[in-house]
Amino acid sequence: MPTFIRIALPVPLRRKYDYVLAPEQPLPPVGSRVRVPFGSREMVGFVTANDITPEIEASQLREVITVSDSEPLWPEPLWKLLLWAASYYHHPLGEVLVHAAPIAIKQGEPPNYTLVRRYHLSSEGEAAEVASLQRAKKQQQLFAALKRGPMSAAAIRQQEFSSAALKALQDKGLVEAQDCKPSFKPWGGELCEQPHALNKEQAVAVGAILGSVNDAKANVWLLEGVTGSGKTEVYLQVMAEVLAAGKQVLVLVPEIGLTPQTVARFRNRFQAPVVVLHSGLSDQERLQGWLQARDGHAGIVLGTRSAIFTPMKNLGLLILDEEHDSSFKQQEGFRYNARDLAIKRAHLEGFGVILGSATPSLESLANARSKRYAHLTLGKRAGSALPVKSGVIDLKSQRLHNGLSDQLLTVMQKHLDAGNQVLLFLNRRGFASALLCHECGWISDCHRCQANMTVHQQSHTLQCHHCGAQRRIPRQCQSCGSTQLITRGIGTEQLEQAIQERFPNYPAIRIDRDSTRKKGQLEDYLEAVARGDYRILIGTQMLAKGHHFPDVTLVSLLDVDGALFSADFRAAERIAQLYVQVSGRAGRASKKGSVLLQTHHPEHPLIQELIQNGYKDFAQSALLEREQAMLPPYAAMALFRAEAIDKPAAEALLQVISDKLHASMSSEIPEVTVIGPMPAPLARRAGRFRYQLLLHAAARAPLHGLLQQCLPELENLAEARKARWTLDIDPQEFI
DNA sequence: GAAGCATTAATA
DNA sequence: ATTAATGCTTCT
Repeated sequence: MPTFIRIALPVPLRRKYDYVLAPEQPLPPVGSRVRVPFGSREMVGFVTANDITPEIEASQLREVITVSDSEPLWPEPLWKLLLWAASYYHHPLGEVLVHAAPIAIKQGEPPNYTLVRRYHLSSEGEAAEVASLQRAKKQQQLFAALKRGPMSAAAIRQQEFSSAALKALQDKGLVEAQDCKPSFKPWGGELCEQPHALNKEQAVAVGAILGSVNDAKANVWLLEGVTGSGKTEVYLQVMAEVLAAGKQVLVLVPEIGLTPQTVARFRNRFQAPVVVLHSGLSDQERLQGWLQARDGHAGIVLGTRSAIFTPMKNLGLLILDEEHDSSFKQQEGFRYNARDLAIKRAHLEGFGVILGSATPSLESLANARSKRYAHLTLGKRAGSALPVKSGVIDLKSQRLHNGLSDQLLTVMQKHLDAGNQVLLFLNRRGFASALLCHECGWISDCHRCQANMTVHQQSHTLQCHHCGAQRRIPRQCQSCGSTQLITRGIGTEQLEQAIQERFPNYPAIRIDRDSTRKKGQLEDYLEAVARGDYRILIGTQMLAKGHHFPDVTLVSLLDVDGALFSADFRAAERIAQLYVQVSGRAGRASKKGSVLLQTHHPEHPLIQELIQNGYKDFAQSALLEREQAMLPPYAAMALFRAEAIDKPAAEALLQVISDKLHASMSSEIPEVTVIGPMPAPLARRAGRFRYQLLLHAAARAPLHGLLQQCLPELENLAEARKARWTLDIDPQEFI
């Protein structure tokens, strides 16, 4: 009787495929890989079941080409997490699995360590005396060292033996090379440096976490610590205990750009080996790190979003830093949220989680409030750092000089004259947000998107920030031929120019995606800023994260009005987080920092709450608002998006989906509200029309039940031929 | 009538 | 996603 297996393939199909094993092939366990024929090509698939009765007639099944693994690729609980993620995000399992595995694994390569070359004495060498090499001092030293035990090529290089000496010994037949599996040292919780002294708040936090961190339970701590309050020291001291118990630590950060300092702090503190998983690694390097994590050779694993899928032999603690950061949510393809998966994984594997942030997400705060998470607060800046002073500048009926009010200019002058640095924050790159005709009102719009093209004076182009289209800045209006073209909306390029004219004695630098395109440029600029080469910093979102500028004493957000009245209900939360994060860039020790916010709406409740009472109070009222409006975290959402070249096709597809959803609901009391289809906020992008359909429910269960029920039917809709749909569970952004 | 491009169907 | 099969247009 032949054996049949069921596999998930890395294709956007939710269907599984059955294959037959040849008699001599070993039975591949669930979670291992097989190479199979698929259509006219070969693919690597993942075994999801190996004792099945095929869905179709056995004679129609094709044969497995090779069984790639004898073991599952993922430990049992992580495999469960992957299955759960595929079902929760309603994403094809095959695609979830390839996303979770290193590239070398998706190509079917065996999960092996790369061999290291080791040198040892030959039998002849064992017999020889050290003294016999009296005439070759270098060779003698190396020979003596090898007599004490075999050495790797790296160790030989590290001890400054020459390759010539090694070669000579090999030629004499005294030393032989052998390629073998790398050996890893066992590690524990030994420290390389003394832990720093904790202030009272830190000590309370560390104490609270240590009380149960090694309980092998899914305890979650929300560590709310203002910038500079010493969150990292709390992490380090908790990590020390976990490592000492022989367990591993996984650390997730939003962006790998922020990791070098973090890695350095880990390496300085702990003897346990640190593995960093980031996009700059080669496929092989990534696989090596993955293996070391899986087999327990790495004590600490540090990575971004996708590192949540790293198998760990004995995971004891997961730290997710800057937990509010939106980059933990993948925004395309498999749209998972690493923060939410971290919590789920903790429940499956039994380990503690620390969510850290100066500005926790409303989701996490709600969980803290309902006691699902323990809430710990670090409210004081460590050391002698002073709190920043906040202020609002009312722009109403004020004269603006390239986006800067008189009031701001005066304050800037004061700070600059006092020898300090000033940071101006404007989240709009380019020279101006649009070009328009003074005579007929024509606007520089993108041909492929429903958006203006941005004026980039430096490159003499108009650019579309949505599809990347570029063209030269026209001299004349494309509609009426007038030469009276004017710009609208100030971007960082223009701001830099204006600032330089206004403060000719204080060098200014612009830091945005355009000015830091080249590799290493950002680092160079940051160094120059730290040296004091520049006095005025002009930047976009890029500057809000991570980097610290001790000599900056004034930070100003030049234009936040857009976010105050955004259609996206999360805009207020994001601007509040940005404001606090940006404020955190300023001042330290003896220098008191100020933050000034320019707005036309100083009376806006969000601004009032934030400026006068801080993030905590803002979050409290924002949560209340969300609760009253029945928005997340007090409701569940899912979003269907559709795109098509043909506008009606996109809308029609979502209309059909909407109808199918309605048909599946009990008509009496519909538990799920279906809103739309409606045009997406950016109704056309890169030549495609975009629509969306929002699903809203008071709880997750009915929403997921409905989707579960309807998705198979939506797989092969006739309407989906001309338009393409995607589903986003717990959407973060509505664009 | 063949070549070239777009659309559709199928993948076990 | 990828590819093979099919349909449709265009050009020689």
